[in-house]
Amino acid sequence: MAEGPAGRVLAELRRRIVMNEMTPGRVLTELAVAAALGCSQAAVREALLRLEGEGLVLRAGRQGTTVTDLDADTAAEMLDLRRRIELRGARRVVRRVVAGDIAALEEIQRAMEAAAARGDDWGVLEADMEWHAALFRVSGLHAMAPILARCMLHTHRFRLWAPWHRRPLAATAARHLPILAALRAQDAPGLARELGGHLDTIVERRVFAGVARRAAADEIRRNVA
Amino acid sequence: MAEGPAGRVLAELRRRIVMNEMTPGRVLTELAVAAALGCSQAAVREALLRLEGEGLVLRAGRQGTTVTDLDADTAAEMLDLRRRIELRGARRVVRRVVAGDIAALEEIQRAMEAAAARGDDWGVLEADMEWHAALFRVSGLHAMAPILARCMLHTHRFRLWAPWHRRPLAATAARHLPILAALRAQDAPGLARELGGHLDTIVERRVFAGVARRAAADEIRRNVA
DNA sequence: GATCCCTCCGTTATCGATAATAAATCGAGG
DNA sequence: CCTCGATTTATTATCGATAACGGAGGGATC
Repeated sequence: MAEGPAGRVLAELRRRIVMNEMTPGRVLTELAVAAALGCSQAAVREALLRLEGEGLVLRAGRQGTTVTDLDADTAAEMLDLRRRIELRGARRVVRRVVAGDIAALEEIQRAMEAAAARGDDWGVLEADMEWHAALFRVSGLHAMAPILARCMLHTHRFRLWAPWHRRPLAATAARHLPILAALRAQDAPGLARELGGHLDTIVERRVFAGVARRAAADEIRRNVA
Repeated sequence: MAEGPAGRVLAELRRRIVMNEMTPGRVLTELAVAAALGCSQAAVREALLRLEGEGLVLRAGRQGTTVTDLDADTAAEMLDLRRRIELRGARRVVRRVVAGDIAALEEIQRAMEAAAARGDDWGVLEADMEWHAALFRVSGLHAMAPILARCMLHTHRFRLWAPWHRRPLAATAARHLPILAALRAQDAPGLARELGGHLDTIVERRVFAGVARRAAADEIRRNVA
């Protein structure tokens, strides 16, 4: 690690936003963040530029930088997109996978379990995203990886935003094992089945419905008032 | 316009990369670009950071920034992704479109035709992407717009990379008209049909096959040598 | 009383200089 | 002649200062 100021700021802000410690609409001024995290404006600037590229903040020129909004419709689309990207990637993965790839996945898997063991939610999440990224990398579709990363960030952010949807950490880590098994066997239909099932458990459909219902209720309340 | 140095540099580099004036693997050093375009390193830095967010360059820390590679497989995936995003967006668009949206699209359409009339390839391309972005914006899925933008950039870049695939400019502009007509009529199936057909004409399937064949031939030649 | 303009203030945007780092080069030793 | 290590060099990363910009608020005018 030891990524230098810019990397630290990026990681820290990303964590806070995805973990919903910073709520949508929150305004971030470059100098304030620089003071808070002990670095120069330039480092914060770079971090914010990258966060904008990930869709977590919106930079409005000289009117400041705000944390982006969340809504169930977009989250549902993001998850669908993610499904599609990963499942299509998986078809290529089984044809290209080599032993080293599987070893790398097992390594990340161990890191994920370690994070789960010490109750480090964010650590689990980071490892999970890295795991999926590593799996997808095998497909060779490098230019699509950042899109997948973006979808993952947003689906997780939404998942954590719906607080009644939290799941035990260890269970999350265990869900990768059948996928790895199918990969080792180069079993394409099995991989697709396991991966698809896994993705379905990230955010269940009823959660989208629940959030949509809530949003509608809020809307009505606002119109009455 | 008058976007300041950073915006100018961004637009210029983006144009050169998408138009394939800068080929994959080309190395861009911040100070060299700054000198060439007459601005400071910081402005170039910001532009390169954004270009990385668009997937057009790859920043490798202190080893320089290189223009990303192109391959037919990824381009095909990108186009498929684009299709999917736009078609799903279109279903929402018909339910939400208002007169102002159509007026905005017509405005962009005019700009596109003007660019075509003066033989400004890049102008046509920019207007085309803006048109599709404006159409998609009506869907309200704001967080997905940058992903769509990215897919558009890459599909066009690939299209221009396959030189035998150039099409007359005016024809490109005209292809939006039936889509607009369906939109005005709030005809969902018609919109999907026209939009889908339009997207199919961007890069035809045989082009992907042609590029793949070429790449394979190159590979063989390289192995022989 | 409302409207317009103008100044002030907070914020980003830009710059030039410096520090840090990795690749390339050159030289010495085996 | 090859290999390893020190040195040079090219490049990014970071910083602090300043310029440019947009909005908010106060004051004058109709």
